[in-house]
Amino acid sequence: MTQDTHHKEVDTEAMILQAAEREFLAKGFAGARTTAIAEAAGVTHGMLHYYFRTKEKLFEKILSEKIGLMRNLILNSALDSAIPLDQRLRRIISVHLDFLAANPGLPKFLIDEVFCNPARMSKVSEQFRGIVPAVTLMFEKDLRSGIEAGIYREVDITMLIIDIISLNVFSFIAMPMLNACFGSLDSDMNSFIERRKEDIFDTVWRKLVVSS
Amino acid sequence: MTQDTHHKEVDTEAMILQAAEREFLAKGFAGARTTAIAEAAGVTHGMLHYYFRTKEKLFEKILSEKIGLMRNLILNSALDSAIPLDQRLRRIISVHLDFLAANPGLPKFLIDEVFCNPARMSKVSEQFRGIVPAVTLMFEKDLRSGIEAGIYREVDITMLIIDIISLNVFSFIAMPMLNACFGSLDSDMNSFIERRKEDIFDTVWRKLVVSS
DNA sequence: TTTCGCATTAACAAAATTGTTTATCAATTG
DNA sequence: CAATTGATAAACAATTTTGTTAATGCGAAA
Repeated sequence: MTQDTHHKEVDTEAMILQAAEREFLAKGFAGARTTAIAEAAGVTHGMLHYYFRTKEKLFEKILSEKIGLMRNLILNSALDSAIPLDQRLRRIISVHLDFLAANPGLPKFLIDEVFCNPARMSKVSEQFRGIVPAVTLMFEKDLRSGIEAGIYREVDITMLIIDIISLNVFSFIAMPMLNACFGSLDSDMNSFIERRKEDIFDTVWRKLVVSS
Repeated sequence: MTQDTHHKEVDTEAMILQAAEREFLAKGFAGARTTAIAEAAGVTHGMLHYYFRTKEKLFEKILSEKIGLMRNLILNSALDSAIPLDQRLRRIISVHLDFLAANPGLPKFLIDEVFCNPARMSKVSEQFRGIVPAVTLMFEKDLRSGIEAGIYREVDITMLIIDIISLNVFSFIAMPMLNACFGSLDSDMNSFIERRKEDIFDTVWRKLVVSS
C-alpha cells in the first residue's frame, strides 16, 4: 500500500482492482468494459485511467496476479516427495480441487486470455519454462521405480498427467454445462468437490496399479 | 442455396459465413470484429449488414449451426446399443475425438458463448432438454446389469460420464497450454488423437471392470 | 495561514466499431 | 431495349468505448 498522505475515504485503487478482477474473470479482456469496472468500484471511470493508465495495463495487473497463483499451485504439487505415491496423488488432487473451488473462474480465464492468445502467451511463457518438466521428473522417478518393481503398469506419463489435469480442471471450466445436463451440481458445491476428489483418485489409481 | 438470379461472381453470403465462423470461433462474440470478418471474406463490411442485418444475427447463424453439430454428436453417442459395452465405449470415445479433431475450437466456443452466458443459455437450453437423460439412461441400463452380474464395479454414473467428457474434451480446450507444457503435441495431431483414444479407453475401462 | 499536491469529478475528445444510405452496375425480365 | 431488381462499394452516421483535460477540493506541510 502506498503511503496515503492526503485524504482518501476508501482505497479507490483496491476497489478498482477488485471490480476489475470480477469483470475480467467473468467476461475476458475483450468483453470487459472499463466503465462497468468503474461503476462496480463506485468511482468515475476517469479514476481507472488515473491509477492504471489504460485498460490493457489494468488487465495485466490482474493477469500477473493470477499467473502467480497458478504458478504457486503447480510448484506446491511437486512437494512432499517423501510420502507414498497414493497419498501424494490424493493430496495433489485434493489441493488442486480446493484451489479450483476457491478460484472457479481461473482456468477458463487463463486458457482464454493466456494460452489461446499468442501475444500474451509469449509474455508469460518464460514464467512457466522449467516448472512443468521439474514436476514431471519428480513424479516420474517415483513412478519408474514402481513400474520396475511391478506394482504399477507401464503408463505413458504425459498421458497420465493430461488425464489428471483433465479430470481435475474440466468440471470447473464446464460447470454451467454440467449443471444444465445433470441438474445443479453446484447447489452443494462442497459435497460435489469431495465426491469428485474420491472419483478422480479412484480413476487414476486404478489406471496405475497392476490389478491383483 | 438461394436462387441466384442476377450476377454474383462468388457466393458472398457463404464467404461471409466462412469468415465469420473463423473469427467468432477464434475470438468469441465480444472479441470478433465485423470489419475483420468482412475483410477476411474479401467484401466491404456493408455486405455483412446487407446479408445478415447485425453482428448479433450473423453470430446466431454460426451458433445455431454449431449447436446442431453438438446435438448430433450427443445423439450419435447413444446408438449401437447392441454391441458389448467395451466396444461401445471405444466407439463413443473414437467418434467423439474424431469429431473434436475436426472441430477443435468448438468446445471452448460453446462453453464461452453458450454455457457461460445466461442469455444465450436459456435460448438454446430447450434444444438440450431430454437429450442427456436419454443418453444416460441408455448407458445406465447396460451398466446396471453388468454391476449386478459382478463384472463392473459400482460406480457413480454421473461421475463416470463427467470423467469421460473431461478426458475427451479437455485436451482440445487446453491444447495451446498442453503444447506449451509438453512440447508441440499437435505437431502430429493424428498420432496424438490415436494415443489419446487408447489412453482414455484404458483409463475408463479399468475404472469400470472388477479387477480379476 | 498560505501553499502545495494528490484525489476526484465532470465534461470533453478521440478512436474504434457497428450500422445506414445513396449511387452504381449488371443481369434478368417483360 | 427499357425497366426492374439484386448485389456491391463507398461514403456517411450513430453509437460505444476508451482515453484526456481542466477545474475543484481537501488535507498536509511550510
